[in-house]
Amino acid sequence: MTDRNLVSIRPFLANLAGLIRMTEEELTSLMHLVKALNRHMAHQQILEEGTPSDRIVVLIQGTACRFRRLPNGRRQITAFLVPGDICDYRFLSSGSVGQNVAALSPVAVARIPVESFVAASEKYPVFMRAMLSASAVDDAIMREWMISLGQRNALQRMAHLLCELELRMRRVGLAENGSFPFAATQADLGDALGLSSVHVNRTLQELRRRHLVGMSKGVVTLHDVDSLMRLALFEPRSLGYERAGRPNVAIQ
Amino acid sequence: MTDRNLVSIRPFLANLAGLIRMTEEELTSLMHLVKALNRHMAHQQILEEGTPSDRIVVLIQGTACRFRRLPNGRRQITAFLVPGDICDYRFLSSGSVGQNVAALSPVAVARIPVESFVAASEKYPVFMRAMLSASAVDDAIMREWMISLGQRNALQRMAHLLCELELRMRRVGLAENGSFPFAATQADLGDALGLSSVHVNRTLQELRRRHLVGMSKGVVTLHDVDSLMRLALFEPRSLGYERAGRPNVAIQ
DNA sequence: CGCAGGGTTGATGGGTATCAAGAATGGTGG
DNA sequence: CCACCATTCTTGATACCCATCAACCCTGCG
Repeated sequence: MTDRNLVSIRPFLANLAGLIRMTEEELTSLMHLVKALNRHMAHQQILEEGTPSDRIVVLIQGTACRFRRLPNGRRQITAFLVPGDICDYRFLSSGSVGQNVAALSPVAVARIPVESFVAASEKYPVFMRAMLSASAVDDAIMREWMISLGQRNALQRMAHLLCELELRMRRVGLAENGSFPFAATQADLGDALGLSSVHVNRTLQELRRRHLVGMSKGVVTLHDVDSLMRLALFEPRSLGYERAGRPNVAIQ
Repeated sequence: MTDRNLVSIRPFLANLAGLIRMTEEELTSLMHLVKALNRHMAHQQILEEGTPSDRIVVLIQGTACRFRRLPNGRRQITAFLVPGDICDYRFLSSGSVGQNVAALSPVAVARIPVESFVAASEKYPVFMRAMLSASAVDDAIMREWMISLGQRNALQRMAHLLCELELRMRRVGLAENGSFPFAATQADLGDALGLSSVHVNRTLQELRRRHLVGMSKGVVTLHDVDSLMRLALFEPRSLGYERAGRPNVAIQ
């Protein structure tokens, strides 16, 4: 299952192979686990919390988010998903979906049966190790969001998010010169950063005024990554990518 | 290794067994994996991010927290740990510690060699499944903190935290009638909830004024859990305990 | 007794939310 | 191709939640 309708699962392979080195054979085998490619329109929900599921769902193309709604109607976006990301890791411990996932742009998602992934991991233990590493990175990013929400002001939060996204997009080969596609509205950004959409607007204006960031038509451009990182108190190591690459003694 | 110095690892067993049903034999075997009990004084750091490690560290007694420091000196507490909690799950994917953990009161921690845990999981797959479920619960709690930081005001955050702690303590048999030991200062609570210690103080006063909560000498008492839950927008299911109990098709 | 850490209180200001309205933008059907 | 509509973005005014600063109090403890 490769490149059907001109969609490539390469970001997914790049994501996992970026965490744990894999041989050509392993990469090929991993590729063949992908059983279907689905498309969703923007605003469509891809996964629903609590639903039974026997698949691993991977975002391949477009932008998506995880979110949760409160009884009072407010929404918190708990993660942005970029191509290569696993939508939900609950399959590691349960047969049901752990959180809501929605498309923010038209997206393509790949599906891998959990059963066949587990089976393949018997032959290639590197698969499960890579998956657990990816899950650990996911955790680290989540923790960094908590820190943003708790300790950074609006400008720093926005700057940090953009630095994070640029790094993640670059890892899967989708960012060039600090420029990458990203399809969240200012309201979405607000729900992610714990800000009102009005204040998101003013924050972005300030970043533009300082010649740090440009945003138009779903493409983000970081003009001065260094200054942005300093402003954001961004520490690339905190996303946990490099540590994840180390040999893993835990699960063989 | 049981009850040395009158310390029981029961909370740990209760925690895992509460996620996945285990037989007596399995529980006994799990108990015997614990190789050492250490004590730490309040304010002492138990784990340091990035350090190599080949152990699973479990809090057995007392209160601890995970935290991260920003370059500007601010600190975000990313989790409170109660007896039975695994301090850090990074061992699942890496040979190093994923985050800082510090004692908030005098604590006792148990140590399990990763190697022996993995070996035992070969014989009792339920161990690894329980560990992954525990990790998933940990994630769910983290997500709920993000939602608090992003969408709830000070009063709701505090109320939500207390509901969460009561539930977790009750699960391991350490809460009675809404009352449980908990040893964070108001400054600690502030660093967890993204509030200043001054505002934590005023928030607690308000909760006392409404006859919802009492706090003294390291013991928290929830006088009216229902009202508190309503105020907090607390949804017990969101912590992911019940779902984690389902039979797991993923890792056998 | 004196000290340090933690809790409490008041005053002031700032960072963001909220409300309201208008301006762009983009997609859709005639 | 244009008119229209919904969505998104933008701007201004106002209010409030909470941070910060600065004392002071209380308690436990060496």
